Amino acid sequence: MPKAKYDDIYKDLKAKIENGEYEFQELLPSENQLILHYGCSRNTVRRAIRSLVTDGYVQTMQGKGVRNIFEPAQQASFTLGGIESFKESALRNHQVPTTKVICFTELTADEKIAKKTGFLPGSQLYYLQRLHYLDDKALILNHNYFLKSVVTSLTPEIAENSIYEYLENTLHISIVTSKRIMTVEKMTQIDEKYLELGDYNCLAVVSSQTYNSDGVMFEYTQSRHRPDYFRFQDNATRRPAIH
Amino acid sequence: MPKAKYDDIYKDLKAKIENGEYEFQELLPSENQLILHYGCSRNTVRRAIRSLVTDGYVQTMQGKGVRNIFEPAQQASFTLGGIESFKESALRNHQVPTTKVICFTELTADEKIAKKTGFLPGSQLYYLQRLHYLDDKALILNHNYFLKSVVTSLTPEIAENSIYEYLENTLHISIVTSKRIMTVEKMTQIDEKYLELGDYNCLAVVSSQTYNSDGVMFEYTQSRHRPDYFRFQDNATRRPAIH
DNA sequence: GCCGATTTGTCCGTATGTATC
DNA sequence: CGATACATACGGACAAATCGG
Repeated sequence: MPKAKYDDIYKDLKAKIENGEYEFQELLPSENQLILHYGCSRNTVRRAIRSLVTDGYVQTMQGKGVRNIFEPAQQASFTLGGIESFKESALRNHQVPTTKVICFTELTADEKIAKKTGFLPGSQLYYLQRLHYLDDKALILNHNYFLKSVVTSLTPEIAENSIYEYLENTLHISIVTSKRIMTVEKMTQIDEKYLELGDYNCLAVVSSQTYNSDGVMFEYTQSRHRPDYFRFQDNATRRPAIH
Repeated sequence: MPKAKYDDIYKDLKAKIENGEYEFQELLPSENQLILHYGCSRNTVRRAIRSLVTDGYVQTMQGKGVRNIFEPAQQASFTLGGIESFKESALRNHQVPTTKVICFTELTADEKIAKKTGFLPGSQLYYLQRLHYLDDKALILNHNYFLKSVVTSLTPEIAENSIYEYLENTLHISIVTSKRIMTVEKMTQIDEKYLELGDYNCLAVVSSQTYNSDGVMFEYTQSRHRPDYFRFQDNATRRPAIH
């Protein structure tokens, strides 16, 4: 869909950085040079660079230039900067993902569920428990709640594959925003049963609420991760000031 | 410091949202209205809105408008979207922060430390262990490594207050980029000694590398958090596509 | 279904400010 | 000091999505 020019430039620069065309700590070509190279306006170049900054690939310095701070080693595992499905993450890391559906039901949100998930009481929901494997190791236990009025006719078969593919390609739901909260929680009996936790008595929990383009929250998911395989990466830039 | 116009507009809109001047799910004034209201160009308004989007405050929808998706309850605790010091986080949540310095030494990075921190072997470093309290509860155990060639003349007194204040106000080091990795690790004897972990046998660990405006990594910090008080929030927007 | 008004998204060109060297 | 670099700000143009008549 997006044949945006700034996105092409972003992807091109990103690939060049990943392929090592710029040394670590080396300056990228200046904005003016990039303008000539890509034949576009300054705004468009700057927009591409901005995306690289939020990816943690480069650092801009007024008066100096744009420095490459990408280190291949650090990018190896799950990078949760954007919204990415389990399958997408796995494929990016060249691992074989499989999914097993443990539980597939429909339910109506009561007070307790409503408070936990953020759905209104009385909402008609799908509730799924899914186990995600990477190279045959059970790593993640997912509790998914989907709003039936948006995510129509979900089936266990779809759930075994990628639900996100179904949402985007079949239902044409565009996922816009997602709020995520990471915590550490004690293990439950269900966790213990399905995940090999070894000596750990707790796990990494990522709770997320996902909104579609109508501003409707249609998904609440709690992902419970085996701690020894969990890694959440994030690049921050300091905002003007808080004071 | 930034007396940028877009930042003023950003702060003004942010405050209005936090104060409830717009209902949850309500549309903000259109870009044209905001242009008239603030007396600026469209780009400037759009830039302010962009910041609100990355904060997870609003959601933009082409052809419709900009929707407020801010919910007060969710913003209560640590929001680790930007680079924020412990003191800043605490004050924002109206809590009383105190810091105790457990260990303050200087050392030279050997192979092991170099690999762990990302500093070059042979680097002269300050190494600190600090315990952070919130309302008299010990919540975070920090292991800080600072590059002596950048962070000159650090003292235990400074370390008891805010090191970031010292860096920015006294040394005039501008902090630009920070890479963070969140994991869950088993507790160590030191953790057990200083943090009340109760039944938990592991904790939330945030490792971060911080760069100054010269592109020099001058800080490596490992923050070990008591799990029951740890919460890491993050707002994601789906990028064009990966396919 | 079409059309026009509104709203956000993309892109361009230019000017000025500020930091670095 | 001048040249170069990124940062901010303005203005205008057209595209794409939405909504109402």
